[in-house]
Amino acid sequence: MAAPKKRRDLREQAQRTARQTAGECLLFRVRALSRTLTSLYEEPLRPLGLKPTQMNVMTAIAARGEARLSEVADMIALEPSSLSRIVDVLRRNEWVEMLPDPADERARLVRLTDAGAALYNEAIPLWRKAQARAREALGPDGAEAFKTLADQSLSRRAP
Amino acid sequence: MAAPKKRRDLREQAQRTARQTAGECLLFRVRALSRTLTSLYEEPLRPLGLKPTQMNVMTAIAARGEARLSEVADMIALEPSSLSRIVDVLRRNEWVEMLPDPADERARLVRLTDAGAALYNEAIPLWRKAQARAREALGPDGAEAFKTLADQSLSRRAP
DNA sequence: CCGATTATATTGCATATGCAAGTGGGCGCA
DNA sequence: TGCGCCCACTTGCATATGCAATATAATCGG
Repeated sequence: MAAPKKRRDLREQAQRTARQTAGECLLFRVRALSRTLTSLYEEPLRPLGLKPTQMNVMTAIAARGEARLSEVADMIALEPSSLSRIVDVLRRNEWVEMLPDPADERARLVRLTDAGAALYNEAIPLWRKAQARAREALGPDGAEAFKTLADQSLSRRAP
Repeated sequence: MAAPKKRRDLREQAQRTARQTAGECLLFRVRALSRTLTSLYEEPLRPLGLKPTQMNVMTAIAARGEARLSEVADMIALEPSSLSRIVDVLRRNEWVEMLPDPADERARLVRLTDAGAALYNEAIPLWRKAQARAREALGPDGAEAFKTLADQSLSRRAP
């Protein structure tokens, strides 16, 4: 084949496979959904200055009362390095505080401050609004189906 | 109630609602799933120096052959500002190029370069591996269910 | 008890993402 | 025609995210 023809084939093949890929890719779908749902949750929380990601981290911390960073990272399937930065922001806002772990000097325990707990309680009703909108966006059946499959997939991960 | 008691109540309530929220939040689930699936796709693509997000953008561009940035942004539910930076990276790598849109001087058309098309074709078999692993991670039924609900939710978005 | 290995967290670097603001080109209507 | 408004992008700023490398502490074998 001559070079000009090869070049055209390359592009034509890319176009064909791209159309197929676009119609199937699971990653594209989960990322796109993540973006659209994120904005649903961001909006009601904005007045509090609290981002959904931060709220997710606070949820994990609050659920335990007090926890190691590594525990929190495991709970929410987040790399420790990412968690580290998010907790930085939460600390700057004085919504969480860190204590030494008496059992291990490498580790640090995090917990909500009083201000953090108060903020969290304020955030809950706003979260409920967002959650309701997300349920609508997925359709009631879709939301339940999604929750089930996500929980299965996330719990199967790790060992 | 005395102040000390109020403080304890605050934290107790936060803990109770946090446990409930952790068990229900759809956003947490979609973001966690997005993170775990992203790493599944990142690994096989790494040797090419291509990130999954970039591949998603190239897929949208390649599927059209040539498209306005705003069209691409709509196709993949991405803010124009975000797309702008991703396309910057693709241009630095000379995987895509921009042309003026003869119909509108504000707009710009993007398309794959020859190198970009070649890379894209190389990426496809690696993407298939990743897609297969993602399907496994979600379970075969889960993967289909997810695809269906994501497509519905994403198409219902916009008007 | 020491040295090698492992575990916990942080930091440097690069990309991903969105909002707000800015730039400049179309477009309708008086 | 020209002014005001809308549209397509880009940029500044801040957060989100992960990998690789680092510092420090625990732990396990010998």
